[in-house]
Amino acid sequence: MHETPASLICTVDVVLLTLQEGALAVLLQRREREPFKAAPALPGGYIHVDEDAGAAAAAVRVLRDKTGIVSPYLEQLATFSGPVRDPRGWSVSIVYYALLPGNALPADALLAPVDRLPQLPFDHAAIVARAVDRVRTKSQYSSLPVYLCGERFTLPQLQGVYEAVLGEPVNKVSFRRKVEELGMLEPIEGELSSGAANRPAQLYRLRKAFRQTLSITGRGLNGRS
Amino acid sequence: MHETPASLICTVDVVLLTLQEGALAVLLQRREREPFKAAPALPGGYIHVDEDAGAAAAAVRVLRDKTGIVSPYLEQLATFSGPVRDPRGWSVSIVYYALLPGNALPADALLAPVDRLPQLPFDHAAIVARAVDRVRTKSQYSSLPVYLCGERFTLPQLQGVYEAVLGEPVNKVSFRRKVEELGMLEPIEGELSSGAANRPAQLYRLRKAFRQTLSITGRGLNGRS
DNA sequence: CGAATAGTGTCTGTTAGACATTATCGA
DNA sequence: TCGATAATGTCTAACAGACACTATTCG
Repeated sequence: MHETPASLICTVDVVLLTLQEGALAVLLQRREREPFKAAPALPGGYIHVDEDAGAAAAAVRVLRDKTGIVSPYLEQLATFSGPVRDPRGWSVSIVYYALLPGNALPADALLAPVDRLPQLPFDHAAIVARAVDRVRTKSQYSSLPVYLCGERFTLPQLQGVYEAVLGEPVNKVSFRRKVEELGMLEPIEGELSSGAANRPAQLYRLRKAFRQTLSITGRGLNGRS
Repeated sequence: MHETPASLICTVDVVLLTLQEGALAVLLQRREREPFKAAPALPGGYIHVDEDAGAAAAAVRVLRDKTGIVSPYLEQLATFSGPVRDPRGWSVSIVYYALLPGNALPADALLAPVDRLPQLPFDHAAIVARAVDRVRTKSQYSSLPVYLCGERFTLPQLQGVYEAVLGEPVNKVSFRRKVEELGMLEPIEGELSSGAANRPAQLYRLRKAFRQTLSITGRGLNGRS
């Protein structure tokens, strides 16, 4: 019937999540142009058909050019679309999400805790909510949260990250059993004393084979629904 | 920097999966126009910015107009994009997947078993693979496969559907425990004798509250990876 | 030594799967 | 009665969570 490719707006947006003071936070950026110029929003931009090899590549480029960040973990979240989400008209936004340790961000980065977001333009609030939901769900049965840690970390630190993401305490013994069985971490010889008045914790790092992958556990870390 | 909305092709494709002779099969359709005219492919089409309320609505419309089918379950799978997947140029395809019982399809529907697909145009083979993977994964811990059954079905039938989707046998006792605990089915008073020379099985149907939702189990049906 | 946190051993309740038993149909 | 499949009871092994105990640091 129709053949009109029709004019619609197609963009890529990135939800970059990190931990700030023990809570998930999202990277925002003041918009450089209309609509909603100067308002804080998710970093995003048009696909460049002359240089992007795909939407994922466009997301990498947008994040790099707008914030200077290159994230080791980037995954497609979903595509949001419709006639009303953008005042310019019918629009499509292919959304990716990324995870980074808090200290990997520039000091002047604009971060907002995900449960106390400012007013966001477009449907960006809904997009952030979906990203958070995805990360929480996926963290229940995978090693996803390691991307929120730095290169080297202790098991108590990692457990804290899981607890921050899941929003509930995690059983220490079960947690360590799972980590052991996933086999994705290797101990480093140096330890972490940090001067604390207690027994120092063993430092670990991701095994090379798990740098770009996730490790999946059959039953989940905690028996949540 | 750039401001070019750039010309790209934006379409919606639908992976409709069903069971045929105890195996997952995908609905294909001969393409009505170039490129790949007359080749079997996933049903798809352009978004109509003047009538579609979103990509999901476009998927519903495409499926209805091209095949007459209205599926009770339709979910976004992912968005595929890039410069080479469509000979017409840089393209974006927002892909949805649907599930239907085999007998709900018109008799002349073109079905192909997912593990013996014909040559498909574009990246449709990869898209089907992703859809199958999603359905299998999601079936491990949810009630998704009920959408592959008709209105009324017995527990042995439903178990058979799970086994067909997962590709492995399912423990009968555990299966029935899970179904019970999910609480999404209700027995119908009539039974199914079907004239077989054995004890008839109880017929069940989905409870109203679960018509549009999935029921999620914490640990999965079988302790797969 | 005492406080504090890391790391481990062990017990217990829950859950999944195997197996056996009973139930109910047609022939 | 027999064959076949539905439905259920029960035992066991695996696993998660709770708790307690040991280890190691600083002050």
